[in-house]
Amino acid sequence: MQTKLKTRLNSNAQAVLDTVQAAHNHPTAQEIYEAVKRLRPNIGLASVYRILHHLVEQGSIKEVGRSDDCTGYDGRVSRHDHAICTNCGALLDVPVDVIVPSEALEQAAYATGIELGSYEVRLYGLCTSCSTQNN
Amino acid sequence: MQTKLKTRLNSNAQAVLDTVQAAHNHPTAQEIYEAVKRLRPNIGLASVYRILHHLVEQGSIKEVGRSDDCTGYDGRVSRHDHAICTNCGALLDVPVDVIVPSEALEQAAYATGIELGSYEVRLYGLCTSCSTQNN
DNA sequence: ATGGAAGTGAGAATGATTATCATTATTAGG
DNA sequence: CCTAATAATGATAATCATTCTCACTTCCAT
Repeated sequence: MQTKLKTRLNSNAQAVLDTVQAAHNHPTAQEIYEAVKRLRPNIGLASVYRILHHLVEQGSIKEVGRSDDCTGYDGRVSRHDHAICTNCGALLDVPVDVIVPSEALEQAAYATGIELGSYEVRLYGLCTSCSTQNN
Repeated sequence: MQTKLKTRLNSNAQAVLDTVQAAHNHPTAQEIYEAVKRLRPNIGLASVYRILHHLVEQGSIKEVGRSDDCTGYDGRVSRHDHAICTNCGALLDVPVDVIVPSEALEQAAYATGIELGSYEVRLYGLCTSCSTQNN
C-alpha cells in the first residue's frame, strides 16, 4: 500500500519542491537528491522518490521524459512547449507559447476519441551547441 | 564498441522490422521479442535490442516514450501526432495531421536557438475507455 | 577451404525505480 | 506532560528494462 502524505508539506517535501522549482533544467531524481542533501543531509533517496510522486500527483510539479532512460522533473507546471535536440537529447523549455489553432486540436481530439485536456508541442532539431560543432 | 550492421537486412532484422511495421500499437522490445520468436524461435532478446537500435539509427522505425518506464517502437516514421491518456497512459496515433502555423514554429525555434528539423503535437486527456468508466 | 568481419544468443552486469520494514516523528486525546 | 495511533523516514533489498560481455556461428571474398 502507498503511503499517503498529508496535504501540508513537511520540511523534506518543502525542500524537494523548492529545489525542483529553483532548477532551470529538468533534473533527475538523483540530481534532486544530491541538491536536497545539502539542505537536509539525512534525507534518503527513497524519500525523494516518494515526495516527487506525491508532488506530481498534487500537480505541484510535472514529469518529463528524457532521452536517457531516467525521468526528469519540472517545476514549471503551466502549459509550455519543449525543444529536443536529436543529437544530444537536451530538453529545453520553449520560452514562448506555440499556438495551435483550436479547430485543429478539436478535430484531432475527435478523431482519436480523446477528451482533450491539454497539449504540448515538441520541436525536434539540433540545439545550439550540437549544430555548431560539426561532427 | 557497438556492432555495425550491414545495410542489407538479414532475416532476423527483417523479421523485427516486419513485426514493428505490422504493429498498430507501440510495442515494447519485450513484446516485439515475443512476436518475432514465433517466426525465428532462436532469436535472443539482446539481438532484438541491437536490431531495434540499428533500425532507429537507420530511420526505418522510431522510438516513442511511454508512460510506463519502457520504450515503445513505431513503424510509422512519417510525421504524425500523438494522443496520450492522462489516466491509463495509452499512447494513440492521431490519424489526422495537427497543423501548426509555420511562423509559430519558426519563432519558437528561434527563441530556443534550435535548428528545427521536425515537430510533434501531443494531446493530453482521457481516452475513450477511461472517460467512460467513471472512477 | 579459410580467414576475418559481422552477427548471434545466453547470461551477467548495470542502473533507475520501487517495495519492504523496522525505526522515528507527529498528532490528538486524555 | 503521557500515550497510543498514524504518518513519514532511511537503509537496504528487490525489480525490471536495457546494455554489456564473450565465446560461438554465419557469411562472404579471396
